[in-house]
Amino acid sequence: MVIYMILNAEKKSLTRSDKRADRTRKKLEAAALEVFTEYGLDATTIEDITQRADLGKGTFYRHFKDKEEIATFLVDLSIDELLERLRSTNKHITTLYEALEHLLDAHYKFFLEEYEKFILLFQGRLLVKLERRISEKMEGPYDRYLRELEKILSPFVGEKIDPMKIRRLACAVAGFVFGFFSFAMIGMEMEQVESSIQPLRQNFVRSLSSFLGQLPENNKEEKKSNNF
Amino acid sequence: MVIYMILNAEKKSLTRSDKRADRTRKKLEAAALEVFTEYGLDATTIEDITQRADLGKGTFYRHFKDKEEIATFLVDLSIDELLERLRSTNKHITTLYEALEHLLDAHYKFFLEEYEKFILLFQGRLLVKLERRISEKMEGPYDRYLRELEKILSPFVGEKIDPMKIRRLACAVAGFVFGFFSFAMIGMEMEQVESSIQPLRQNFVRSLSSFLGQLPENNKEEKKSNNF
DNA sequence: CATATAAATGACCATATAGTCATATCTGAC
DNA sequence: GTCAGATATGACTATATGGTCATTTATATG
Repeated sequence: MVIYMILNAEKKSLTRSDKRADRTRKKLEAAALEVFTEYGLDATTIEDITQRADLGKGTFYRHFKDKEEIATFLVDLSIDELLERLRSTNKHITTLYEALEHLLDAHYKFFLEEYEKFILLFQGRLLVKLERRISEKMEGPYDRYLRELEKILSPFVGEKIDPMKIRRLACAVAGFVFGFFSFAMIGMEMEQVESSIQPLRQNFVRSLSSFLGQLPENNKEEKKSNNF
Repeated sequence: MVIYMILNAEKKSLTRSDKRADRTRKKLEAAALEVFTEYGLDATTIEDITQRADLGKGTFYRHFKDKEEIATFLVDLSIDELLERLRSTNKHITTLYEALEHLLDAHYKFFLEEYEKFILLFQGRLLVKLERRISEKMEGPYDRYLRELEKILSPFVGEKIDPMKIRRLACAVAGFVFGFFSFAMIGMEMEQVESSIQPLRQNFVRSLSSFLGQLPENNKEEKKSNNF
């Protein structure tokens, strides 16, 4: 215990109060993510959050201005995490085919490992275009997301870059990925979704390659396997 | 006026009261569709609806039990309309390529001509898998939708039909189509979306063909045009 | 240990919304 | 024209939720 405190002593010299506040805030974030996923962003009340976090209602307002603030924060956080997955890879990517494969994998793992964040992003995405009384602040994260996709794809599209074209492609990829998972959630059980991804993988990438007008350079591992 | 009444006389002998009630109900439906699209399903209140319809609040409850009932009704109606578009075509469809082309066109026109219904479906869709306090009744329509897609696609997938595979494909197609439009709405202006569809069309269909493991039988109109 | 500061609390108030119902308006039959 | 039945209305009640704040509990300091 003492050791722990010493080790953390130089860690920005957080007082015990600060750490308590941090813990509380984290509890609120975790609880909010849970209930947002369960009830939906709109249907969730502040008390849903504080009850789930096992905290008093007033506590919420010490940490967030209102529901929108915490929702925006979580959407932003989730996008950050997804972008981090999109950016980082150990493999060196040289072809469009590899790039798409990586994109698919990253999204898929995000969907599996951060299911709640996926659902949250899905919800937030919708809200963006509704002329709501609240929330224009949510547009930013999705723009960042689309721009990251553009950045990853553009090196492989060659030719002079028409921003409009790249944007279309990014929308297509994002739509494809998010759309598939979201409909799969309706039409299948979770295990079925999981067992579908592997066989879908090649077709998925091939179809996106085709979408980009480039067929994968005859990779041996599949001829006409068509094993979706 | 008299003529009108005579013409309509045999039309189920609707009394003027009946017609008044029908008109009122239609007004409510139209108003609800509008405000659902603007504010979102959850954020919309009953008074939003009646005000938009220029009717008293109590009137709403003479026609619908609650918000969920009218929402469910509208979702169902919208799915019906989309399915009708998917089913009906003057062209005789013999290849997968044609089938996909038709599917894309039908969805695209629905998106353009019934924008509000598209948004509504998109919202309702989202609600489905949330463990919500309300609404499991909304799941049905989307299941019908997926099943219709399966029905349209299955003749072209050949082989012994594994229902699971067909279901995957339906999810992929639905996800692709809905997903693209939804992200396009974020990333582009409406006119840009419109002007994107035409050039995207071929790539769209080709990519879906590829997704299904079948390439389009070398149609002449495009070699390597790649004009997305 | 005593005192001061920060964090957490939940009772409390104000407001918004769902849903009701007595009343008013419109319609149909005679 | 009049009466009965159907439809529409909006003031009203009950409830739920957002947001506040005086009080309590935990932490820091000397």
